[in-house]
Amino acid sequence: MSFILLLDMSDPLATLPPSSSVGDYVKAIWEIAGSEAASTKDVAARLSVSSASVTNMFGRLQEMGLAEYERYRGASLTAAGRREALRLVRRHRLIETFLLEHLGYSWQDVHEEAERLEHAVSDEFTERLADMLGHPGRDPHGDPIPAADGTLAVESLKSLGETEAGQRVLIVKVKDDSAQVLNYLGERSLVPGRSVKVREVRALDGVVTVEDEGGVEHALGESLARAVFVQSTLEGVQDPVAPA
Amino acid sequence: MSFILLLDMSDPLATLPPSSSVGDYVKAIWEIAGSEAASTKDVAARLSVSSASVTNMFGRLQEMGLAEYERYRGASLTAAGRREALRLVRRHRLIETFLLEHLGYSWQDVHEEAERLEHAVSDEFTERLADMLGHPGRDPHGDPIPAADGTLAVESLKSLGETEAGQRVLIVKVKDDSAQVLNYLGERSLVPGRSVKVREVRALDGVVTVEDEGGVEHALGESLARAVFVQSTLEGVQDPVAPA
DNA sequence: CTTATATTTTAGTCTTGCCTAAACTGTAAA
DNA sequence: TTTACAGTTTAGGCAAGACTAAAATATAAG
Ligand SMILES: [Mn+2]
Ligand SMILES: [Mn+2]
Ligand SMILES: [Mn+2]
Ligand SMILES: [Mn+2]
Repeated sequence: MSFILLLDMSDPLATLPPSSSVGDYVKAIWEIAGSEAASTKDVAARLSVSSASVTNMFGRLQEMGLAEYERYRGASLTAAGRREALRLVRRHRLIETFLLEHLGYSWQDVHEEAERLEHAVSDEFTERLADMLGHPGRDPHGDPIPAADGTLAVESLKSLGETEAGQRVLIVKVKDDSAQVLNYLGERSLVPGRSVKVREVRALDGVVTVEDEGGVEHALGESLARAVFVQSTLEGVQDPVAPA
Repeated sequence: MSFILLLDMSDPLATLPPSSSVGDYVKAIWEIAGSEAASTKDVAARLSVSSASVTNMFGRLQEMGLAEYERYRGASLTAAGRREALRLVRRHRLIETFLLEHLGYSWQDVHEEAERLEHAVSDEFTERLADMLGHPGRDPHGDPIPAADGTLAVESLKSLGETEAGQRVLIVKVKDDSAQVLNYLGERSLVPGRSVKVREVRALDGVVTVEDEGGVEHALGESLARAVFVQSTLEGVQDPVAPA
């Protein structure tokens, strides 16, 4: 007696997890446009690939059911695509937190490493890591970490540029990819979890001057002030992580 | 005034790290044959790919300077190939150690996860991890971890099958890829770091009976006995890691 | 010395993911 | 309403890495 076992390995999508390329494209669309349509150009710029490559991938994402794509009109994520994006973002931010808290990385270096690792770890690994980290709510940059079920709280924070002199505020998030910017702010401990007092918000040139917990004053140019997001100290602290 | 910057990105080896495929092939050759030549068939079996794919990769490895390849005669690693293999093995074993000690994985599950992660982590990550782990000498299965400089101590251990009744020995290493085997031994705490007393080595069928630290006896069949490597309890303990 | 068999290689394809160059489209300004 | 141009798509290629089927080779057995 003999058997022939026929497995249909011809459908690469059904079971297999998306490749790292596919994942990065989906994540890029999510980061650029959320639920809206992301343009070919923007995705190309973010991923450092040619526009032609993006057009090609938009078509494939549609095949895979991860995005809807209309020629000349960009691609927007389907529910499945959003789910996949959030899964990667959760991994990415948990990994960043681990790198900073347990391996001694500085917060400007965690992103690059996480960008690769997010595609290599399993769901098992991710949840065990979350456990080990005590289920943090935010990553080192203050970005909220999506829950395991794909939930992500919407948040409306104001930037330092939108505050007024006299207010005491808590730094919640720093939104900037540049290592120089992160390094500058990190060295001065202007990081999530710290609170500062707003001394001056100068309309003329957008410079915001703040006084840190040690009484030291820092003058931040418009772009810097727009990258630092805060909340009133009165509101509850939403699990800030303290980078180096 | 303008400049045109010409980068020769046409040489993919010079700077770029080997792909995970290339890495796995190099590692397979090392694991199968060490410094000798590994056959097409053996590598194909270990990596679950066709022989034709292996022949193709052998040629590429030679192009890359990672292996020497002679038709019909298999491939052997060059110094560069050995270096690359050891680099991956170091990562793999450190990652396994981390998974077991810090994420609560069981020792039969660590291999699969490490097999993917070894290609995604940076040297930076690897050395920081080694630091965090306290520079362990062995992984959860008792395999020695290559040093950062590519050094790996040669070792000559005997298996349980080669011991004699009456000896008290320390389990140093368990050489078996099967999850069932690892699970069986793990549940009985017959793992690296534990010591046992050899009760009987039966020539007839190769069954070895040992008494563990709690006085419980275990009869191990020939294949199991050949998978468990030990050293005399009198010799120095070489940094054993204790799996679950 | 021949032959059978296991192993290996060759030949021909396929998919993924990237590229450049050329053609096309949508839209905002003239 | 035409036009210019930024943005997009198409066309054509390429490299990595896998596969199957067919041909070639080494070697062990007769
Ligand atoms: Mn990524
Ligand atoms: Mn982040
Ligand atoms: Mn691997
Ligand atoms: Mn191991």
